[in-house]
Amino acid sequence: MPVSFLRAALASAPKLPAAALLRAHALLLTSGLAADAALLAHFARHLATAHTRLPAHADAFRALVHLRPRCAHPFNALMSSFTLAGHPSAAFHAFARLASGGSLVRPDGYTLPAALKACVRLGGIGEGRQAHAVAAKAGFLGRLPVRNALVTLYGACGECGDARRAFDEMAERDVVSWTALLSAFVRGGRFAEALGVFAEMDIVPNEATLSTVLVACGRLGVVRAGRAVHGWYVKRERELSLTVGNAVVDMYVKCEKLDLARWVFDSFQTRDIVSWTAMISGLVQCKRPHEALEVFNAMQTSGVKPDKVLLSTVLSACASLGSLESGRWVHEYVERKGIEWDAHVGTSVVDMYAKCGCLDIAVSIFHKMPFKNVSSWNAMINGFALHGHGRQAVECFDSMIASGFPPNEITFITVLGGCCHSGLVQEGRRLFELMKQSYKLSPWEEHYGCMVDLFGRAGLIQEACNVIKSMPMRPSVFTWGALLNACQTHGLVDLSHQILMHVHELESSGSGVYVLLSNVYAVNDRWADVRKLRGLMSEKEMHKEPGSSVIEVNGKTSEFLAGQKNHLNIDEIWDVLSILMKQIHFEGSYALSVNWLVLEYKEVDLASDVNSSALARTYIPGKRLLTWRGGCLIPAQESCVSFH
DNA sequence: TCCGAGTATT
Repeated sequence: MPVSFLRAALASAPKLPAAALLRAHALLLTSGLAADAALLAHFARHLATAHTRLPAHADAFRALVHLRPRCAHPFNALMSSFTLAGHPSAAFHAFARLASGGSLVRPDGYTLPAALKACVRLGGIGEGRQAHAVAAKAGFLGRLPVRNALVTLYGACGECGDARRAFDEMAERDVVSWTALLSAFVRGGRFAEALGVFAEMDIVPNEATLSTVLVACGRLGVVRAGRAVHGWYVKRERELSLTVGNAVVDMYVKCEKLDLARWVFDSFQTRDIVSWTAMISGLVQCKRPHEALEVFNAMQTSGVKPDKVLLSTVLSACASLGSLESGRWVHEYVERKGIEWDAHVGTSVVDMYAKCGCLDIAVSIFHKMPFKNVSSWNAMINGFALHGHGRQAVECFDSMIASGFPPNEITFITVLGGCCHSGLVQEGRRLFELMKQSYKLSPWEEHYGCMVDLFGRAGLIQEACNVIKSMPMRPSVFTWGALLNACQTHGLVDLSHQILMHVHELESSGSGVYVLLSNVYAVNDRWADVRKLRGLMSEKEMHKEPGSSVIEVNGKTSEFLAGQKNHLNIDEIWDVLSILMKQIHFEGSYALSVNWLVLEYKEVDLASDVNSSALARTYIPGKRLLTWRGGCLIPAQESCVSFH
């Protein structure tokens, strides 16, 4: 291999085969070229990316030591390349060897930022503190990039206090320092303090700073502040850069100002995958999944290719629509394009199938998922709960614990919801105690609401009241509503009056509790009181939001308001609904309403299909077979059931 | 191209 060729290959080839790397090593040893630090740095980059196994990483370090570099430059390149290639532990290992004299050269000003970045990727605060100590001892704390990397390190490890301290100790600060501190507070969820940092800034923010502060505005829901940032930037730059523009769209989305988000989104000259994801997820979050799918279709026309993040978002749109057809299409797309099945994508697929009524498919995909996280388990438990399989929800929870996944607050909301819908009072009680005692989780309002609902449905009114009394926070209308629901079931007029006294104190309580109370009166034949209450509601200008259901017929979804009867397939829909209601009655289930329904017609040979599940299939004259699934898609505190 | 900060997901 001629020397000139070696130089060119190391500098420009994206990846060298192992044999070429060996020959390059030999040539570097014998030719005297090893004195060229920049060339060795290129060689180090190839060494770092050539192997994915850890022992080989140590070999890479040794190979470089063997060439006796005269400065730290090649080692710095090795470390950065390791981190970039996803091997931060190899990078830290190389740093540790270098810092303890494993080579003839000492770390230089570039070494510490590379080491600290590796620690950030590792998420290792211990390693980070070691690197900090080395930086202090070796006298690198005077360098701005080292100080900035320290602020980033502590922020990334969730140590906001240390990040602030590292920032305060700086003799000089630039825009990177400020952005790193801002980002530390944002990552730590301390959004108000992040805005405080932004207000404190005494230099001009740049795109990175603005993108970060916009996240804080969005998470706080302070649209005035977000708008001010947006306005300031537009005034200054005339036009939004794509990155800041995307952050602006997301800020408006998080503030639930979808019109503004849409307006900014529509004004973009070009849109990347982040723009589309921000817009589509905004529509999903604001309960407009129909439009979310429309925007997704527009994206496909525009030629931007969906990635796994976007597909997860689209799957959640399909899930909240109950649109099995679209969900299945996205699932097939993921398979067809070989999209990586990370925990996010897998969870979204499982959640979609569960919410579209295909619990069996959800279960089988869940078992096949290569990567699971807490959310994956939560989605599966929620699937069982949603379908009224409380016992299986609890079993799934137990397997989760057995698999070594610590449950979080959401886990307990879903599993307690499962207990609620299946009347598993003892289990619910046990899990609620487990959550507090073993997992040291403080129950949210939702958990107390679940317990009130659980006891209330079972007729344990006193226990339900005790839960409310024990709550450290003020019960919301939902919790009172759960108790009112129990009053309705058990005809407790006096208690419902007392409840209403509490609810009156709550501002903007909505119409739900009034409707519940009027139902309590109705059950007790107190029609005068029903009228009085309705009068009170109209006096307060309250309107009951009409209940709506989603029905999918051969892939096309339609939304129905309560009582609406104009649909092409209305007769078949009513047939299926009446079967469902009979089934609900038969099973003595807690559920009282059907919120979604999927109908599929298939041309079949009736003779060969007579043995299929009779309940889930209805024969329609004209040799068409109607298959259906139905259930409720309402929050866990409400009743839920589903059938196949 | 040996160093430090930023936007979208369940």
